[in-house]
Amino acid sequence: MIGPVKPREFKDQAYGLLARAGRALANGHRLELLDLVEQTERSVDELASMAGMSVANTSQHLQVLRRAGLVTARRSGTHAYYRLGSPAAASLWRGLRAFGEAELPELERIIDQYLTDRSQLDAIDARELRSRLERDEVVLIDVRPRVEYEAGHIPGSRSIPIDDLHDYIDGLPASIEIIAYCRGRYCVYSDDAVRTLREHGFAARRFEGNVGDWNAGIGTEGRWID
Amino acid sequence: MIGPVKPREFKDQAYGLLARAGRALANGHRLELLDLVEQTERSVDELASMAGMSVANTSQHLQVLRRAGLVTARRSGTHAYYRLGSPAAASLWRGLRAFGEAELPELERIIDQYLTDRSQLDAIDARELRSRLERDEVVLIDVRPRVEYEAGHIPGSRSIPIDDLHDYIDGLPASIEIIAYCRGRYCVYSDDAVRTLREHGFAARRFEGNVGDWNAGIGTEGRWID
DNA sequence: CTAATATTCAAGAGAATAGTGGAATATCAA
DNA sequence: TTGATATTCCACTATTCTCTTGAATATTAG
Repeated sequence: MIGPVKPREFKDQAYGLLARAGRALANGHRLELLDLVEQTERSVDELASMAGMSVANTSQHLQVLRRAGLVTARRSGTHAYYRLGSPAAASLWRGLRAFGEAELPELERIIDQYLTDRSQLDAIDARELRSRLERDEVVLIDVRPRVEYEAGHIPGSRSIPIDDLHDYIDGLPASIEIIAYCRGRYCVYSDDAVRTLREHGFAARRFEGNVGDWNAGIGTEGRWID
Repeated sequence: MIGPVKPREFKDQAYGLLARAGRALANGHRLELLDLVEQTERSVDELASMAGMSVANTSQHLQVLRRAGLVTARRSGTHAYYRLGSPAAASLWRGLRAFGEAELPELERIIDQYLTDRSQLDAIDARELRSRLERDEVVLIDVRPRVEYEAGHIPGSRSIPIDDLHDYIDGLPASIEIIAYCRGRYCVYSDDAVRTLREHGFAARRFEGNVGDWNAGIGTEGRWID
């Protein structure tokens, strides 16, 4: 009925291995690092300064993530560049985030407290955005830094980094709605963009998802990003 | 540009909260408990004996899972019944499992080592099963204990608990293929069923997914959800 | 070669976690 | 009430994790 290994032993090994992956998700700093490398690959000191921690500590956490298979590293010269390891890793991270937003009311409270007036900048959901994009009823702008756009973006979007928004603002259409997106829910770039655009008389809304969410949603229909 | 809370503070809080959920996934026993309550709700001592650990320890781990929002508890008389907490929790757990199977070669090795001759009992994938079920080309049997079937099963499946297989075997059709499924990849009920059925001259195969995978995978393709 | 930069490694203090055994609590039955 | 059962709480030890500091390694520039 059963193989050469005792059932209990087998289960302990199998679940223990999965738990090693779980343990990698058990630290806030590591989750922040995951979020940062989800957008584009980054060097250790870049990540360290973005996450506000020491380089040594950052390196250690990155290696925990690497051993767990969640990120991969590439060396180039004196730099080591880390990025998300695989589609499965991206999916797992999105799953954890989705779980938090669905099941942890405290998280919602913290986000709302931080983004005080976000509710005014009403968001467009993925489905509506998709259908209106297809009919060219909206302009979608990606307000993240240029490098992140180049590492992957929502098809049909145009790169307008938040810092350069003023340079581009005259070229935007006043007649149709402008949708801004950035790194996701915890990122405020698109909030700032919408606020600025509205001050200049544009009709603007946010899309709360990011590239990964968009692809994950589109994957079930068999289409992929360019 | 930013609310009343400092960005770093906000991020530490938000990621820290998510990490609390991650920490709940950082222990093999807890993952095994998650797997057990995924099928149907169970009492503490049931879970303790199934997972081979003390009642006190089981209770403690269950409470970690409960505080993390991954399981919910219901009290009835002297018993406390635990089950998976929400669709988001189920999705997260499936995501972790999928990640492990995709990215941890060691896990694959352990599973293969345990289930020595599983490869002979070639599995049917979800897509094929779905289409052949629609055309009534197969009979799908659920070989888990009856209570788990009653708590939820794949539509169109018939409950034949592995222990009662011999009583039912004469009533099964010899002309079309029989597909057996159970709790998922780590469960051997369906292996045993297929082996027994083949010994009796039936054409039989396993389906490696479980109810949750099936429900989550509706509309998508492949073995597991994405 | 040496100097400078980027990253990793190693060791140690302090905090958190896991598991055990026993006590405490709650419900039910007699 | 008393006793039986199921679960949770508590205290304790062993283990693991986190973060800091400082040294070690590797690559590039001069």
